[in-house]
Amino acid sequence: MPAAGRPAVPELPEVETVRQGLAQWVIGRRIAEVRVLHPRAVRRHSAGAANFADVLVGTTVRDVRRRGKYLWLPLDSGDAVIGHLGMSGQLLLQPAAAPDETHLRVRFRFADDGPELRFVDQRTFGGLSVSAEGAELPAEIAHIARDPLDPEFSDATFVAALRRRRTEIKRALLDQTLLSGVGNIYADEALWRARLHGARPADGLTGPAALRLLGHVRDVLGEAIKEGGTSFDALYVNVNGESGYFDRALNVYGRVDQPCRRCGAPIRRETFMNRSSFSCPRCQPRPRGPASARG
DNA sequence: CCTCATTCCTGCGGGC
DNA sequence: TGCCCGCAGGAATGAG
Repeated sequence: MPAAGRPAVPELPEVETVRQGLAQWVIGRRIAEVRVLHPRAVRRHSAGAANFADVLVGTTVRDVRRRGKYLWLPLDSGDAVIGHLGMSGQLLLQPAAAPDETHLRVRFRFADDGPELRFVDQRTFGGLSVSAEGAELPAEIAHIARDPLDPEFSDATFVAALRRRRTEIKRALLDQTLLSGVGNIYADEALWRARLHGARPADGLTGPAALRLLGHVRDVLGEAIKEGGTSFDALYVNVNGESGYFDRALNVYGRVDQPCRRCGAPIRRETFMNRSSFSCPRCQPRPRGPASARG
């Protein structure tokens, strides 16, 4: 279960589930009207909210793609809509008659009788923008690495890059330029499986240890996507982010003071990078000595 | 280039 | 009862 019953933060598995749902419902549809209800939702679109709407009206959605936690929708105009859900974003398909959500930020109406697309985001960490000539891979997200489930992801390149990093392994796992799709929750879960404390120096990992860690990251992401796919028929389930944000089978995240499922030791919570990290004090001992002693 | 702290935002819950 | 504060956290940004 998500920690303390809070809504789940979308990580790669959730974004992939949204991508699949969107693909079913928006490909081939022509955009007839775009309303930006909160300018912050399109703050990354430097030409402004009015331009955002103008360049989209009349275009037809050709595809729905994903890189890490970013989505983009190539259009027949050659542009693409880029989206990130941030902490609390949802992309919903709703009948036009459905009442506006409290945190509705952008509405797309189509030139047909089908449901409208709504971007809803309470905390507005997420957002939408339009990329010119961005059908293949928009320049705005070209710095995002492939995720470990991408067929073109290179294990050897990742392992080499990870072991060159002069930082802690959890920080490296969260770096979307090294590999994408891992957030705080799945980083903790993968580290627990690998029996590694997140504060271990990345350049202290052996090649095989780094490869094992990558394998656990891949397993965690893959299992979550598979689980999301099980409740995946209905429009609402996928795209509405209600049931679509499947319960995660979490071993450490949010489980402070509860027994480790491997050894029974109470899970600890530590503050790291201004956020919480959860780990098992017995399975994942802290590295000895200060990081500054490395060298 | 590399690393890392800061910043954005809102709702919730605990403490007093 | 109500106010205040901490917390949740992805990723752009700029400092060093």
